[in-house]
Amino acid sequence: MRETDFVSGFARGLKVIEAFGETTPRLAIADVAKATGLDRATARRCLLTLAELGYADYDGKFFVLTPKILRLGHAYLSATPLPHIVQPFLDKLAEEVHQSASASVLDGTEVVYIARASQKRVMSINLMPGSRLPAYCASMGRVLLAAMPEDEARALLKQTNLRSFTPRTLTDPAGLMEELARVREEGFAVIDQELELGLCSIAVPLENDRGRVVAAINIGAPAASVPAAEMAERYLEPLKGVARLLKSLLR
Amino acid sequence: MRETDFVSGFARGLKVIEAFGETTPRLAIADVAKATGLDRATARRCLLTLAELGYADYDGKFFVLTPKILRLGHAYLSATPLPHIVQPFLDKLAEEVHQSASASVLDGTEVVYIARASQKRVMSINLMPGSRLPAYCASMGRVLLAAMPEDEARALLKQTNLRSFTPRTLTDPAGLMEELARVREEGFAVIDQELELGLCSIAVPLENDRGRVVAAINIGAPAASVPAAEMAERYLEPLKGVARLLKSLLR
DNA sequence: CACAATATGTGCGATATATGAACAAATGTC
DNA sequence: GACATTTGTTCATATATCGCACATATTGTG
Repeated sequence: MRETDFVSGFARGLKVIEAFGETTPRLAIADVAKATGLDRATARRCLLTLAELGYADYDGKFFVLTPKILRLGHAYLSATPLPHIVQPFLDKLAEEVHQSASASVLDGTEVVYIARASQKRVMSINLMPGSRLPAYCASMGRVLLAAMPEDEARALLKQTNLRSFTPRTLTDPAGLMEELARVREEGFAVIDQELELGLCSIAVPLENDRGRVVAAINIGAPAASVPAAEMAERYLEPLKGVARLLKSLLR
Repeated sequence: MRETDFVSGFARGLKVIEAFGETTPRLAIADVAKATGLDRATARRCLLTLAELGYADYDGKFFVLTPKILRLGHAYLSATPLPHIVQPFLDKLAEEVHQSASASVLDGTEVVYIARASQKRVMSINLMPGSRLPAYCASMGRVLLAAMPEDEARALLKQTNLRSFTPRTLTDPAGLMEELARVREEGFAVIDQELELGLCSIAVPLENDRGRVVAAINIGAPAASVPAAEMAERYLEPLKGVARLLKSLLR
């Protein structure tokens, strides 16, 4: 790609949108400049553009994103067949096993939820399509990492901030690579309270009709009612069943 | 705002993202140019920029959005307190009444789902945060339209493409305004299969601590098991209860 | 209340981008 | 397989944006 095929104003604007996050819902011009590394004047122009287009509100001091921004992410969710195809299967699965079921794909070092059927909530955080979790300590993340070439997985782990969410979180790269090998071998991953105490989950890969892994699906359950040791016994077959059914539907 | 405070390259890029939709997941350069009204050269530059940044994939012919795009919408969902505050209440509500419960806000002529707790599915379409429905024929839409000044509501209806989704869809502007008056009076809206045959829903407004309507919540149920006439009887109090609890939590 | 510190607004030269036409390549049609 | 049509790419140039430096406004503090 030639240099002139890149619209840096657009790239800068996207950076500005991403500056808004959980802990930073209201941002002043200088905040955005700091967060994005853009010049203040540039950040200001981008923010005013967002406001002008209705993607943000501006009270003269702070900018806040408006729901119009959701049109952008929704462009993906509604344009991509995967979420639509998977959702009804998740619904049925969740109802059968009386636990939440989700589907996700990888974006960099994170898994991104693309569909979800939730039963009563066990996690403290609220997951929905678009939500992100670090791949290394999520069951679907393990499955997706295991599906890629070893050196790529290793490279991704290297970029990841491997922190301990609970005392059980596996953060050692070598240990993680071993675990990935096991997941690749056995065809599923179980997470025992590595992300949040009291929460277990099990995931399997979703292959398309040509055998390529395109996503992962999982079931989450409270550790109190379903010990990690029982996860596979109870939920592996239902998950595998859904994966089998979906294989011919995905490309 | 001065003219130079507008980054048109950014605005053009956002238009390009929105060109992707349910029926158009894969777009060639010329498609995007047509959909956005941009010059082909400009559309190409925006698309290549998206690809370069990892927001889109390009196979030399077609562009497809990647899950990275979800970061943008997620910036809103995670940055805005409302979805987080409301979600646990919806979860509890949905479990209590054994029906799906949702929250939404208005964006132009559409309601945008910002949180949802789904029980077994009754609708043919799959709703999730970010999903959109025309306001005029959705229960939450009626409530939100009723909350605004009459002439603004009338203006919005004028901009809306008032089509009949089912034989029961109310599409007459005068009739709709009357209905809005009724909703304003009674404090809730019931939709009887106007959007989809077999589906009823009831919605109430969500006020913040200063009495401003900031969102709406609803419950949807299959018409077969819950006739429209019973919707209010069964679900109005639970909805009102949630609205009361949330009032002091919202600003 | 005055001063410092921080944040926002603005004009301008240098630089980057959009435009539309012209060309090349691919695709569809008969 | 030749023609018509659509699509993608390139280029020169007119135009718009960037980032800097300075001006102004707001906020916090002793």
